[in-house]
Amino acid sequence: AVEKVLFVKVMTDEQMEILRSQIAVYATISEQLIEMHKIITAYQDSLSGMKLSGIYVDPLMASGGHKLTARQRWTPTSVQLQMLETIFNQGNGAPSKQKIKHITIELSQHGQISESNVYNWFQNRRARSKKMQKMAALPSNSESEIETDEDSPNEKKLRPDKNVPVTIRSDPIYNMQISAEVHLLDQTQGIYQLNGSSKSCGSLDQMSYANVLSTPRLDHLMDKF
Amino acid sequence: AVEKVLFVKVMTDEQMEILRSQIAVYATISEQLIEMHKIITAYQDSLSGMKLSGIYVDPLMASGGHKLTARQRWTPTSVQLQMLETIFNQGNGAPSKQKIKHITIELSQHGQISESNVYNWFQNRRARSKKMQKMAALPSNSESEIETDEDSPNEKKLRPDKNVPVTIRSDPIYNMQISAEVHLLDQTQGIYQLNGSSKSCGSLDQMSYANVLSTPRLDHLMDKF
DNA sequence: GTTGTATGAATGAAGG
DNA sequence: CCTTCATTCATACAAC
Repeated sequence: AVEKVLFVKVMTDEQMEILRSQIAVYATISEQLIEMHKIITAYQDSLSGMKLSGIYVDPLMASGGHKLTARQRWTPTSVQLQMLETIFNQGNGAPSKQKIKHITIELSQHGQISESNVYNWFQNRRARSKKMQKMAALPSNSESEIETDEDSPNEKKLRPDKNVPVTIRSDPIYNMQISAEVHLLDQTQGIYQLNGSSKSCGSLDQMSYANVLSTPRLDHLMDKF
Repeated sequence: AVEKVLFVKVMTDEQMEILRSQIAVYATISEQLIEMHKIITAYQDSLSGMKLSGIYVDPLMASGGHKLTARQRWTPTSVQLQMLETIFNQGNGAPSKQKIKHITIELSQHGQISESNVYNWFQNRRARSKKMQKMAALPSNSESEIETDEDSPNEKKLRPDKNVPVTIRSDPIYNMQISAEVHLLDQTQGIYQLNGSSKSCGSLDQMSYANVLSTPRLDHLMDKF
């Protein structure tokens, strides 16, 4: 056993603890991702009328989540939405006609879309942005007679009035620049630098969600690296 | 140096390599989760008029806590509903902004409410009214107006995704219950830094991100290490 | 706790 | 731009 020591790396308990924590976080996040993916795809599958019954359909429909039941309204795919948001956040106001055309072409790589869709989207997005800003400015708070979920005496659980105490999420910032970049840990660095150093490996587009998520057990993904 | 060995854990190079790979996988997946979350929230999260009072949201959400509520939905109290119906039946169509403001103030005497709630209510009420009328007009005609998405030559028709070759769809299934509980990750502070180096992300990033993660049991995942 | 349904809210599109 | 409407999405709640 003594010889073996020569060929191994060592960690202090503290380092080990840090590592464990980090891994736990990753595990949690990853599980959550998988959950989300399941929920979303299940939902979208149902919308497209797919029977879930034992159909091992191409699991690669992940990236372009969307449905469209053959009715009218256009619905941006997640990729499209992301791109639109990115462009919007680039600051340039109303895109020119030329710009719109270009955007449309770009986005059509990721799903059905037309110029008017793009046009409308920007139009609506601008309006939304403005409204949000206004809302953020003045906290149009009406009544403030909420009772903390502190158990008030004699409070019956069956409220005749549907007056329920509520909490809202504080999500002031609506959206932000979205980066499609995926960072990977540099395989050559030590685990001690786990926390800070990551290296961009460029786009991992090929690795769609489906590819990543189709495995409940993350171990199965190991061979990708 | 010899003594030190007693206080550290050891790993073989192979184990180390496996660990590194696993972590790389987690990192990648986690990045994608964040990506996904951003897209989703950007998509659905918007100007919800839910500026309900009691923004009492503990950013830290003490230990046992979780339950940072997800989307909240206003529910009119019976009194409010009655008043709204009364106003609606008064005939005057879409209330002006001024009118809405006034109504809101009035109704806030009987419970939580915001202007957008009122606005939406009238909007939906009008739609419902119209639909009801239409329904009353032609009694339940066992209409064979089956909307089998017979492909109209009209290219306004939208397709799911050009990249998805064949997706056979039958009749769309309506309504699919999705419950995505929102919890807080409780131990991530200081450890989670995935976004730390991402230059293109807004400041609130991590916060909203944390809101979406839940902390399931990681034990079984931890066991691998 | 599952499923169904009513309805509040989000948003693409149209009209002005 | 702004407002309105149609459609879709999601949630509260009831019925089982």
